[in-house]
Amino acid sequence: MARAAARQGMRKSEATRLRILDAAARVFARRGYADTRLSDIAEEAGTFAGSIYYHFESREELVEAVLTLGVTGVFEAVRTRVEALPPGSSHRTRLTAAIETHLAFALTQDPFATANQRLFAQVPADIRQRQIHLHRAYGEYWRKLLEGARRAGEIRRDLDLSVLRLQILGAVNWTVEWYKPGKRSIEQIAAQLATTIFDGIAA
Amino acid sequence: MARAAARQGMRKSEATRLRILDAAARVFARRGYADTRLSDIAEEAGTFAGSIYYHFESREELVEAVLTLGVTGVFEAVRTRVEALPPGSSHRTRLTAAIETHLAFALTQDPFATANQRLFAQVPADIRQRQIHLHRAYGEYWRKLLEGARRAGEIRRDLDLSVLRLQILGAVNWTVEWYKPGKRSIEQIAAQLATTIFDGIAA
DNA sequence: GTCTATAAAGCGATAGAC
DNA sequence: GTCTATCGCTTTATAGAC
Repeated sequence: MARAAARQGMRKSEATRLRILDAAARVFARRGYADTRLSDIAEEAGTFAGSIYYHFESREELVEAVLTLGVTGVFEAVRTRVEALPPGSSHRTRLTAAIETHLAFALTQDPFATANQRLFAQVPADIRQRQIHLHRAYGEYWRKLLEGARRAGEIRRDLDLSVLRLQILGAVNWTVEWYKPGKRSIEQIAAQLATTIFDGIAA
Repeated sequence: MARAAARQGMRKSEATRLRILDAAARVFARRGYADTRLSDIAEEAGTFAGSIYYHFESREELVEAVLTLGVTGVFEAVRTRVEALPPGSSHRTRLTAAIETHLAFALTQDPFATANQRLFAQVPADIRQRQIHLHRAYGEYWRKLLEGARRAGEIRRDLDLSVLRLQILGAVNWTVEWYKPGKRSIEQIAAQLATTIFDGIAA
């Protein structure tokens, strides 16, 4: 189910706005930024390009709304999952849970997350600029996860944590460019990512 | 020096064509696909948008030429470097060299490589389709590197090599989105990537 | 071969009917 | 609130002068 789709008992206009947002997230996730027209989004939403302007000021506003919901959704999901772990869980368990949740969200559960992942590197610099604080906040969360693990002695002391964080998120984010449902489960992919990140690939 | 810039003793038209190609690679690498106009490229090349059409049929042809030079250039550089290693070098050495070379090329040495990395996920599906065989060939090369390492007993037998390959290339490719010259050297980043991939991050 | 002018097309955005 | 018609800008692409 799409994240914006809780439409019970709301004004008609609000419901339509969310329908357009959902449609935009799906189309952007599928075709990327440059190859998506307002008419594509309208068609996916069962309306017309001109009608979108009753709900959104511009194409940019629509894109930015999708990006914002994407990054905040993943952030919330990851934090919720990590905080729900039994107290005293190892940092390895915490990091593995974060990787799994981020991956599941980005790959199958949320078109906003997928769209955000694909689009963030594609949109013009001014749009990216207005989104950067949200990405930084999420990055900060990961930095704390990694710092916690290091303080607890669960990861090596000789690593640059910024590079490590970008390395992990790079590998995780790149999956949206190649993952096709069916062949491998998300859990399998997440498990291999987690084990190779912690234990390496050397025999 | 840009890869297409060997202009000694060639026809004027050929030289201009290469000047436009270099300019296109730099602008695409900097601004991405959606945010780059032919007029931007023309300006970078010291000419005019209309003049580009004497050398290229269309914007698409220009983009595709940049993408092709990008991926083939990295492929050649990596293969050359790996093959230049002393015979009997360990597979770890070979993989580390491949990571280093790919990274150096993508981050600083070649705007075509940078552009290819950034643009491949951004261009419309039909363009990507026409490039996919080149990417597959490069992916095949990595697959063989990893298979060789596994056969030699240098990496674990329980890993899905496709996921591993995409994980490594994902982490490496993502660097073009965050790397800024100055703070850390390419060698430092490559070294940390290689050591964490092989040995993991666990203390 | 390169420049200037302009045509042609696509698409975001607006206006007004309903 | 939504639809249809259309405007106007942007950008690719072409034509023709030099």
